[in-house]
Amino acid sequence: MGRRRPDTPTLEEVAARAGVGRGTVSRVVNNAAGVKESTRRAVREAIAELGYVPNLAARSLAGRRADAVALAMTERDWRLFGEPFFAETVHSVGDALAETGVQLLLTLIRTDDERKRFVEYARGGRVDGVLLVSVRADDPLPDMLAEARLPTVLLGRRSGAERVAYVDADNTGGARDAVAHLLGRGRTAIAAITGPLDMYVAQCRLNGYREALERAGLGGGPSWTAEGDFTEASGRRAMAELLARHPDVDAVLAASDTTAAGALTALREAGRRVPEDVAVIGFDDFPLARDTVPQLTTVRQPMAEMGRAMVRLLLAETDEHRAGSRHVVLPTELVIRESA
Amino acid sequence: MGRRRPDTPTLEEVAARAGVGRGTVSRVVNNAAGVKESTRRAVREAIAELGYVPNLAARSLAGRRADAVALAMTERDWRLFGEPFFAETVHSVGDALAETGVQLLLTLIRTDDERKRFVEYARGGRVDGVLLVSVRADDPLPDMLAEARLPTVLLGRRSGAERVAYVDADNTGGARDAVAHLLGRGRTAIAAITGPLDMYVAQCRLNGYREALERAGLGGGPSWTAEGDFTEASGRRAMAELLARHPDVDAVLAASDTTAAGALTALREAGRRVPEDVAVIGFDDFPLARDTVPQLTTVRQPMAEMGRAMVRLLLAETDEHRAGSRHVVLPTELVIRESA
DNA sequence: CTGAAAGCGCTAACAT
DNA sequence: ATGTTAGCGCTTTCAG
Repeated sequence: MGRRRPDTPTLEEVAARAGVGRGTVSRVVNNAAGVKESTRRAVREAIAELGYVPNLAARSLAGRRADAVALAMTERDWRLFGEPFFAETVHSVGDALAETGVQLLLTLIRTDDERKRFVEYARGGRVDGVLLVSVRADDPLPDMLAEARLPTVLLGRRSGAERVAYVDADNTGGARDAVAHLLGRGRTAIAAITGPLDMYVAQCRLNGYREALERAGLGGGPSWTAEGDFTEASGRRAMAELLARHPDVDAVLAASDTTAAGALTALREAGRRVPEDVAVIGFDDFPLARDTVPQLTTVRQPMAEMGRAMVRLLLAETDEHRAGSRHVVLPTELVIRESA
Repeated sequence: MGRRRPDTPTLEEVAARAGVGRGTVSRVVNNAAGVKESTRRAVREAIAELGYVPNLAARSLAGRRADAVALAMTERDWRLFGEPFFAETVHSVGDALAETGVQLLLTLIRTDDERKRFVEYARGGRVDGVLLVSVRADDPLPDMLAEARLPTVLLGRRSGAERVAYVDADNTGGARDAVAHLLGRGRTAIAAITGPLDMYVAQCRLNGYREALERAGLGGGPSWTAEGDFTEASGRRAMAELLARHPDVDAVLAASDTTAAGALTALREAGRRVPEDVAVIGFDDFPLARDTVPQLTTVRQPMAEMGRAMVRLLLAETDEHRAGSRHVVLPTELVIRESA
C-alpha cells in the first residue's frame, strides 16, 4: 500500500475519540436520523477536534453517490467559454447544485482521445452524471455516455428525435414571435443571421423565422439568411454580407446577443441607424449585451430554470426515479426595449 | 450497500474469465512490467469481452493517485473565463496533462461556502493536486489548501514572498523591456494602464514600467498611470482618462492584450493614430489580439511552458519528489510587429 | 438508539 | 511470472 497521510484522521479515529462506534459517526456525518442529540454533539466535537474530513473515495466505493457532476463541453464550442451563454449556464447549474452539496466539475474535451478518457473517468464512478452543453448533431459523446448507462442531460437537443434526456428552450416559437413582432411593426424586409446549421438550435430558430414569414405570405428565400457561429465576429461578417445582398433590409433576427452586437457594428459601419432604419432582434438577453446595446430587442431564454431543470433531470436519473418526463422544453419570452 | 450496477464487471470477474489471479489483471491494466506476453494478451481479451472499466474510487482508495487535478478559479476572476489568457492556460495545462493520463477538472469558486466545499472535495482525495489561476493577494484559498497539505501550484504569485509553489513570468523585466523599447524609439510621454493593483502581477508590471522610466530620468508620476482589470472595457475607460489628463501622451503600456485593444478603441475615438501618434504595447500576445490589432507590439508570456511547468511542479509535489525548486519564473519576450 | 461486521473493487506486499 | 492476502475508509444491514 502507498503511503497514508498520517495527518488525515479516519472515521474510526473519530469514533474512538467520541467513544462510539463507527456506524454512529457515519450517521452523524451524513445527517441521518436516529441519533440521540447528546451523542450527536459528542461526535461533532470529536470531528472538530480532529479536523476530520470524510474520504470521498471510500464513500463512493462504499456505494453512495460521487457527489459530483461533470459539465462537459467539446472543443468546437470552446469559444462558448467566452460567451455569456456559457457563463450563465455554469452559473445557473452551479446555483441549482449549491443546495444539494454536489461539486460541479467542468471538463473540456478536445480530442477523441480525451473523449474516451472522459467516459472512462465518468464510468469509473467519479461523477454521478454528465451535463452536456450544445452538442453538435454528429458528436458521438452522448451515445458513448448512454451506452455506458451514465445519467446524462443535454442542454439543447441534437435533433427533433433526441432520445437522451434534455432541456431546451422553445427556439422555434421564440423566433416566430420575434419575426411576428417585427411584421407587426411594419417591417417586411427581414433577414436572419443563423447559428451553425449543424446545431438543432440554429435550425429551429431558422424554421421559426421562415414559418412566421410564410404565414405572412412573405417567403424570404435563402439570400435573406447568412450563417454565423454565435460569435460577434461572425455576426458582423454575416450582416455585411446581407447588406451587400439586400441594401433594403429593414430588420434582422440574430442568432444570439453576441451575434446581434456584431450585426449592429456592421450596420453602423454601413451608416445605417438602429433601430430606426434597421431593427435588430437577438436571442438570449444577457446582462452583457443589455449593457452594450440597450436598445436591442431580444428573445430571452429562462437560464435559471434551465439550470434547475437540468439538475433535476440528472438527479432523477441518478436516483432512478424516472420522475416525470425526461425532456423539458421551456418557453422563451420576447423582451421589447424599444419600438422596432 | 447501495445497488450495484450489475453491468459493471470487476477486476475479479476479468481474472476469472482470463483464468488468472487478480494481481495479474491489475498489472496488465496498469501496464506494469513482469507479465508474460501471452498472459497479457489473454487478460486484454477478457477485458475487451467484458467491457471492463476500472473503478476509480476503488483505485484511489487503495492508495494510488486520483488521476485528476483541479484548476480552480475564484469568482472575481470569472471574467477571465472570456479572456484569452485563461483559455490559453487551460489549453497549455491540458496539453501538458494529456501525456500523463490525468483528467483536468475546472472548478469555479464563487462563495466562501463553495471555497470550503472545494477544499473538502480536494481533501477527500478526489484530486491529486490543485492549480490556482491568478489569485488575489487576500484570497484564503491557497492557505486553506496548504493547511490541508494538498499539492498546490499557483499561476502567478500573490507577493514577492510567495511560499506556495508557483509559476510566473518575469513581469517586471517584461514591462521594463517594453518601456526601454519605447524610450529607444524616442517616446518620452509614456503612460501605463495597470491591472488590478491588488494582484502582484499588476504591481510587478507597474514597477518595471517605473524602473525603466527612472533609469532614463523620466519619473512619470501617478497621473500617468490608470488602473484597469485586464478587460477591454477597462482599457478603454483608462485610456480615456489618461488622454484627458495628458493629451500629449505618445505611448502606453497596457496590462494585457485585451486592455490594449480597449485602449486602441479609446485612442481611435479621440482621433489619435496608432502607432504613429501614440504607440501601444500590451502584455500577453495571444492569437485573438493578434488578429484584431495586428500592429500591436506585445510582451509575450511563454504560455505553453507555463502549463508544462505547473504540471511538473504539481506532479513533483504529488510524488513528494521535491525535485528542484518549487518556484519557476519564466522569461518574457518582447514581440515587435511595427516601429513604435 | 447504537455497536459489530460484511463488504465496495482495487493495489501492493508477500508468497510461491 | 503469477496467485494469494491484507487492507484502503466508508456505508449499511443486522443484532442487540
